Amino acid sequence: MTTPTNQDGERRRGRRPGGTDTRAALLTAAREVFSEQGYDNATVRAIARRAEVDPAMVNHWFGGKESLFTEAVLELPFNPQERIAELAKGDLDTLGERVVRTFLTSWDVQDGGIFAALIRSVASRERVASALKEFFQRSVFGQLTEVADDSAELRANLLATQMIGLGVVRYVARFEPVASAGVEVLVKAVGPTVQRYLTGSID
Amino acid sequence: MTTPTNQDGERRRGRRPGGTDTRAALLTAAREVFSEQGYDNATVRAIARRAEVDPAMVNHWFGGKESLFTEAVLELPFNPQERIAELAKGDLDTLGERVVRTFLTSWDVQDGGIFAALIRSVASRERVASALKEFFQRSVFGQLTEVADDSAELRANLLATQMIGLGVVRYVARFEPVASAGVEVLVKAVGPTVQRYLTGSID
DNA sequence: GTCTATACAACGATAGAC
DNA sequence: GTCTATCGTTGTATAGAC
Repeated sequence: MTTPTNQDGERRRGRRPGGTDTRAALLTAAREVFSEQGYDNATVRAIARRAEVDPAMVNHWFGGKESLFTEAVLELPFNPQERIAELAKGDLDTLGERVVRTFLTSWDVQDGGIFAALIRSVASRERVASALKEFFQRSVFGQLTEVADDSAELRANLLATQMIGLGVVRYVARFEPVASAGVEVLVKAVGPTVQRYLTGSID
Repeated sequence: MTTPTNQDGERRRGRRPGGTDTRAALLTAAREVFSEQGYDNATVRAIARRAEVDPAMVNHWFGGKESLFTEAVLELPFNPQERIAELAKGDLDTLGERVVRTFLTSWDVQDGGIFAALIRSVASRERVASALKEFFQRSVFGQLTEVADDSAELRANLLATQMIGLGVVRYVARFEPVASAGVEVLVKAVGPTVQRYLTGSID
């Protein structure tokens, strides 16, 4: 790596002077751009331009567009991408049960309040709603069906219907007995549905 | 006793003098009491007392508490109870598909806006939200599983997860392809899930 | 006279107190 | 278990509108 410093018009390479917080600047810029443009339309370059840093900084600090979105907008206590990656490692025959188990243990924290807040955002007409929807459709539900050759999008949508519905009933509407049921009871009950949506016959 | 009495202390029987609108008075009173007390806690007697009429008038004008709630609070373009009664008539082996078909054809009107509005009410902290939740848990989802001897409540909740999730994805989040899919495609895909939740093995 | 909106009593179910 | 209170609902007689 060469580190020549020319003072005439070109940006200086290498580490910026102390005192600037690139990471925080990216988070602020990301929240603005995502809420203005939605998830798909927002570009990493536009976010970097708004933060007045190099686009490569997004990868350096957050590992990519998806993770930046997760950290800046969702502010979840877990990383969806990491959990999905874990799921993809296991046996395909037990994927349905594992999806339900991971879903419940992920959202069961804070009495389901985080999921409830998310649903309220999507249900209302907030600016972030479309960004949220795009992110979940593409990067969460879509991720698990990318192996499926045909009707992958339909499978992803069907998965979404069951998981979102489960979350709404347990965390938002709080119907009993599902609201207080143990995780494994719901894994047994809902797992086969998810398994079929992901790998079974749907027509 | 807050019922109106004449000079002798007896209530006048028979048709009231012209100009009184018992039906409208009940509707107004019902909206107030349901939003204050929720669905279960609100009593027909309390609503009638508020409207200053006899409790039997609820049955005469609306056919019962459920129908009064439907007309006063939900203001739907269809009657949930009637649709459910239709479903109960048919073959138990095809109940899953028929539930999905009836659900979709009922809410597909007005581009799903009525369902979306309902979800927004439940998600927000409106006063009517708890009444809505109680009504749907007891009188809609619960109605279809009252034949099941054991775990009827769990089955009703599971049914709710799938149907609410389907509605949220199709009418609120509007994920594609489910948002634009034909009814029969979704009947084939989701019907088996509902059938299992209603009549199959869930543990 | 006919129709019907009304009032009142009573029934079966259910939940809570004791 | 028993008792009590209250619920939603039903049956029926009647008063007033037509």
